[in-house]
Amino acid sequence: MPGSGKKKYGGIILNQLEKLGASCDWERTRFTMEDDLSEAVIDVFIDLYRKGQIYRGVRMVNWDPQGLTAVSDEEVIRKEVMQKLYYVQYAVVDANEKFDTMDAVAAQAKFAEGNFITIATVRPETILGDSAVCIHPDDERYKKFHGKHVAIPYTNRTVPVICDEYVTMDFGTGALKVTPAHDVNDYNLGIKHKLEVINIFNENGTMHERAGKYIGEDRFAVRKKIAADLQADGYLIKTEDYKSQVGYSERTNAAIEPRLSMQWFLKMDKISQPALENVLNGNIKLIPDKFLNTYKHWMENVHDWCISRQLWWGQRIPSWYNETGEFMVAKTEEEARKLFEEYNSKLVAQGGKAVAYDKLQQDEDVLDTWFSSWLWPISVFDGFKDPNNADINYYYPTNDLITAPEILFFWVARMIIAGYEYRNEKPFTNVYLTGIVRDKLGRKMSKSLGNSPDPLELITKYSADGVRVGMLFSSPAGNDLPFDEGLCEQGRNFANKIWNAFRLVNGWTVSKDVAASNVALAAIEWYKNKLSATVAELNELYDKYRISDVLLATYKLVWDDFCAWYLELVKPEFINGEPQPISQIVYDETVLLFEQNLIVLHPFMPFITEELWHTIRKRDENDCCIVATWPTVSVANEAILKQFEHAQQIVMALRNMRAAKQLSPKEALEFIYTNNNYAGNVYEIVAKLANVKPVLSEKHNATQGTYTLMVDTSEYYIPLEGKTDTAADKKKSGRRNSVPRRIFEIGRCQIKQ
RNA sequence: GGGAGCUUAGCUCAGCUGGUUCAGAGCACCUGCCUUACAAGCAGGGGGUCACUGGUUCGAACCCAGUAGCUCCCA
Repeated sequence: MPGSGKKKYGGIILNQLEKLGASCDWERTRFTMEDDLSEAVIDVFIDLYRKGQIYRGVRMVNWDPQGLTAVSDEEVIRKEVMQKLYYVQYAVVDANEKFDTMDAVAAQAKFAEGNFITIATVRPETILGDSAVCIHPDDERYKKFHGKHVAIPYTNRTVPVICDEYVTMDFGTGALKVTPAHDVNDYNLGIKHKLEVINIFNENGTMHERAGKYIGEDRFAVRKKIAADLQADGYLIKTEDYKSQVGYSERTNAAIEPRLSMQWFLKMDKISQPALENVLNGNIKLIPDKFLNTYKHWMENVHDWCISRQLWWGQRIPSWYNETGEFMVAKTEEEARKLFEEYNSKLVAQGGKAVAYDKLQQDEDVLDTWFSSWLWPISVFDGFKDPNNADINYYYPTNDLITAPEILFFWVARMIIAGYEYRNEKPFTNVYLTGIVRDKLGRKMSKSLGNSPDPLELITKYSADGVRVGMLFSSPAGNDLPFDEGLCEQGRNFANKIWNAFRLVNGWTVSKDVAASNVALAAIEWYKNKLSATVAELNELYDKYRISDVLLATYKLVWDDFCAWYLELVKPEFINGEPQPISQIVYDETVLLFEQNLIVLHPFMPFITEELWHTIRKRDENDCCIVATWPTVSVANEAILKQFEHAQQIVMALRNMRAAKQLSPKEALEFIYTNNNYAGNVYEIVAKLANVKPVLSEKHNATQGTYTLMVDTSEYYIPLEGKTDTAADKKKSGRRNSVPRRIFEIGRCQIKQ
C-alpha cells in the first residue's frame, strides 16, 4: 500500500479490505517502505537531483517547541483563541540617523514630535525580531515616513519603513511590523524587500541570545513581561481583545511556532506540464469532472514541492555532509566519498583547496511519504529496476484509479507527473474520486477524533455485504457521504431478502408432469425483457461511474421486479394446505433468472451471491459467480414490458381499492373487462396477484355498487354489491366505512366510484 | 486574501441538451396487515414557493445577474 502506509495501520487496513471482500490480488500486496520500493525512491531522488530538479532552500515549517519537531499541516489543530492585540508605537528616525541606543526617553521625544508609527500585534515578544515596518504606498497617513526608519524598542536597531500593497490600509493601524523569521507572510515580504531574518527563538521556544533581552525565558512568559515593559516605558498605547486562529500540535498541544528551516524542494514548473496537459485534453479523465477546474487551478499555480520531512520514519534523504557542511547526493556513503574525491581533484586542479570528508554524515531528514507514493504505479511492478518486465508492460497504464478527492494533488497529480517523467506515459486513464465519509456532524472520519466506525464491528453486525451496500448506497461520485448505520441495516435487510427468495425457490418440489401455467410463462417472458432492459441501464450507469445509481437500480430489479412481481407470479399455489409442485420448465427458467440476478448483484454483495451461486446448482469449484459472464443485453420487447406494466397498474389499483374499502385480500372479486386491448396474459396476471376472477363482457353498464377502474384508456368494472358493507363491518366500526365519493390518483390510474 | 463548489420532501441526494419519466428516488414518517420465502416482511398513504430577488424565453429546478447561507481547497 502506498502513502499513509504507517506499518501498524497497514495491516489493519488490509485486513479490513479483505473482510469487506475487496477482490484484490492479495499475493501482490506491497508496501512503499519495502527495500525494492525504497530503492526506487532513492534512485529517483538522485536522478532528479542530477537533472537539477531538486534543490535545497529555506522554508517556514510548523515547529512544535515541546516535541522539538516539525509537524505537517495535517497535524496542526487550529483553534480560535481570544488574545490581546497590543498597539505599540515605534519612533520614526531618519534613515541616516543611527542610534546606538534609542532608549525610552529618546523615543518619547520622537513621539512628542509626532514622529511615530503605531503597529498592532498579538505577539509583542516578536518585536525583538522585527526587520521592517510595512505600510501601503498609497496610505496618506504615512507618506511623510517613506524612506525613513523606525527604532525597535529594546534592540538598539533601526529598521526601514517599507511600502507594499500587501498591507490592507483599513485593517488595524495600516502599519504592519515585519518579522521574517516568525511569520510566513512576513518571510515572503522579507524576500521581496531583502530584509534581515532574525530568529529570536531557540528550538524549545525560549528566547535566543540574538533577542538581546529575556534570554532563555519562555516565549509566553516573555509576552507578558515585554507587554508590561512596553507599558512602563510608554510604548504601549492600548490593548484590545482580539479573536484569532492559533495552531496547536496534535501530539503535544503546544502552540505551533512558525520556524525557518533548510528543506529539500522539487521544482514543479516544467515537470508538471504533461500532467496538466493530459488531464485538460482528456487523455486522463477525472470523474466527476467538476474537479477539473480545481485541478487546473492548482496545476497552473503549482509551487515547488517540499519533499523533506523531520520524521523518524521514512526514506532517509541520500545526501552526505562533510565536516564543513558541504554535501554530495549519492546512494551510499562510498559513492559520496568518490564524489567528494572527484570534487576535490577538480578543485585542486583549479588551484583550490581540497575539502575534508573524513567523517561523512547522512541527512537526518526523510522524504515526504508522497515522494514514495507518487512512484507507486511504476515501483509496484518494479518498473524502475526492470523497466521492461512483463508485469509493468501489462499493467501500465492501468484503467482506473479510485481515490479520495482530498488527495487529488498530493497523490494523483504527482503520480501522473512521475508517470510522464519516467515512462513518458500516463499511469491510468480514469480517476474516480469517491466521496469522503463523514460522521453525522459532517466531520471527516479521523483517527484522532475517534469518530470512525470500526468496519469489522459493522461487519459482525450487518455482514460484509450489508456494509458494502450501506456504504455504496449513499456515495454518488465525488459527493461527501454522511455515514449512517441505517444504510448498513438496509443492506443487511437486502441480503436477507435475497436469502429468503432463495429459500422459496429452493423449497419447491419440481415435477416434469406439471405443465407450465400461462401466467408463469408470461412472467418468465416479462422478466427476461425486464432484466435485459435493466442490464442495459446498469451498463450505462457503470460507464458513467454512477455506482450508487447502479446499486439502486440493481436493488429495485431484484427486490421489486424479481421478488415482488416475478416470484409471486410463478409461485405454485397451495391446494387444501398442500403446496403444489412446480413445472420443471418454470423451475429451470427461474433458477437461470436467479443466477442472472446473482451476477449483477455480485459486485455489491460478493459473499451471499457466491454462496448462492454454488448452492442453487451443483457446480465446479472454479465455476464462480465473480467470473461468470455478465448478462447480455438484447433489444427489450417494448410491447411485453408495456403489457405487463398495464397489468401491474390494474393490480395496484385493485389493491388500493381494497385498502380504501377495507376489503380483505382474501375475498375474491369479479373483474369485468370489456375489450381485448390487452390480450396476452394481462388478466391472468391480474387474477393471480389481485385475487379476482376475470370475466369477459361485451358491454357493461356501470350500475350502482360497481367500481369503475380506469387504467390508461381501458375501463374495468368490479361488482361490489353487498361486499363493501360486510367487509367494513368486520373492521373497527365507524372507520372509513363511509368513504366519500372521490377520485384516487395512483400514478396514471384512477379509480372512480 | 485567492479559487472551486453547493442550496430540490423530515434526512441523504438524482434530475443530461430549457419542453410527455418534471417535480423524482431511497430512507424516515403515517395507516392497515403475524396473507404458507421473508415483521430484517407485505400492502397502501401523506410530505416540496426546487435558498431568495430580478432578468432572458412562447416556456425556467435547469440559462444570466444580484443577494443570503453553507462546504472544501490554496496561502
